[in-house]
Amino acid sequence: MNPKQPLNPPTQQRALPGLTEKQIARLSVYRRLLQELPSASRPEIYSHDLAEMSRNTAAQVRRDLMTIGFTGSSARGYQVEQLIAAIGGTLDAPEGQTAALCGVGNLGRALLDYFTIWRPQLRIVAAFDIDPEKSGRVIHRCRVWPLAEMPQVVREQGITVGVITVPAPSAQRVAESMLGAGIRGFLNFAPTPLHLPAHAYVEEMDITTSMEKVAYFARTLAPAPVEES
Amino acid sequence: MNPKQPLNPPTQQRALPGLTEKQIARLSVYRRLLQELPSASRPEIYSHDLAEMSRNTAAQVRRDLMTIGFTGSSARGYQVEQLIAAIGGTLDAPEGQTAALCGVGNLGRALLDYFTIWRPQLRIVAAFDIDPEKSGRVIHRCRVWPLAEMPQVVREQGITVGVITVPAPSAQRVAESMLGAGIRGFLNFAPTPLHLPAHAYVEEMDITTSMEKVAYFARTLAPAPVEES
DNA sequence: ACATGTGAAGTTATTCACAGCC
DNA sequence: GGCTGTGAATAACTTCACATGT
Repeated sequence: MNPKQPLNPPTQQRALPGLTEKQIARLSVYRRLLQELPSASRPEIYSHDLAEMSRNTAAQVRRDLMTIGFTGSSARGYQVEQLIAAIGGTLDAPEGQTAALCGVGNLGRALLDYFTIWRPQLRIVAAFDIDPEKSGRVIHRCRVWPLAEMPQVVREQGITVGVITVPAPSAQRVAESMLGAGIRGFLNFAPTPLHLPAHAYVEEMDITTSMEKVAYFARTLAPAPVEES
Repeated sequence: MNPKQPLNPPTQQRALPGLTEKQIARLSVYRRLLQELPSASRPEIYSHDLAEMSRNTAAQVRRDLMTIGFTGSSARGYQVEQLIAAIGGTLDAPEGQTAALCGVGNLGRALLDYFTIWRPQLRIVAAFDIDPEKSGRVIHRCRVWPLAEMPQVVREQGITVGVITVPAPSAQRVAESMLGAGIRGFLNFAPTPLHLPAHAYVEEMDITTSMEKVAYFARTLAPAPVEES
């Protein structure tokens, strides 16, 4: 629902025809899987292999690669190294991109840890918390600042991505403040939808809802086929 | 990709026509928003209000409620209390449902905390970790067991939902073991897709991919309209 | 007047299936 | 023979728009 528009708006100078959320998500997964391939393995890969690894169909993989203009060779598949680079060409900002995290509670700390070892193209470079006890400290290599200083730090460092791990009642306020400081994309872990203008992008990471989905389908899905030999 | 089938398979005796993943997700959000409504507010709500709160359209909300057979009254909207109950009738297991978490690292602990105060219909009742240091302890009200005892505990307690927060290389193995013990639905935080048979449901919570999506759209989305007065 | 319920239309996403190539 | 690239077909999802109800 967020990008209600075709999501290929007048995208400044960027060439690629606006990819959709799902395409970007799949490309991200493809890249990660390719990077984890044992270096001893074949330098090419088939669409159906990548499909199986990513729980997709081969046709879907081929179409995704088509949309980023990457082309393989008949009967030999796709060059892994080149494909990784091509996906990077789409996903990564050439200049690099930095993120800020607001809310250094349990979840915030866990995420800082999660992202410590991270590709240089996209790093969390600052964390913020309203609790003065927490600021000044360095958690998982990331310095924690008082929330009040967030706007300056974000502006000075040109941070464009925000991770929200504050309690639900503060989420909207914090997000608006981050937006005002120049942040354009939000990863929201607070269990409440953010209301931001259309020129901001919000990805809801709604753990509660995901848990309820899993519970529902755990009950509802067809049971295992009875195995009679 | 997961439910490739229409997702309304021969669902045992359950009556509701198999709802889709998206519908379930939205219903979960609706319920949460309704529950958070100040008790002083009007006892009815309009589709367009719920739509605005959940970042949806009014038509979408009405259609979702239609699919669970809930009906409002013209010109007055939907009864909030009844609607909460109706969504519960779809989402909640009447008998209740329990979950197990594997991998008591930073993220696992944060999630245990997140779910501590939780509706009785769906609780994490046991955590498991391979590190013997961690077992026996109680973290956020939840007892931690050695991973080796997971199958017995899961079977004895009839746990059907699994949360996976182990490192990526162990995720597949742990998931298979949980499946063998009777778990049917998985919430996977490990950054690698799980390969499980069709009678299991897997929800991937791919934080890395979400972060890359946000970064991409933060760059790509149309900029704020220039404000000239 | 204004809201719901819903068939029909529209849009987006996925899969099919096959021509062309190694 | 087996794989890629892709138009065409299909399926899934969302929105429109209006009859109906209060």
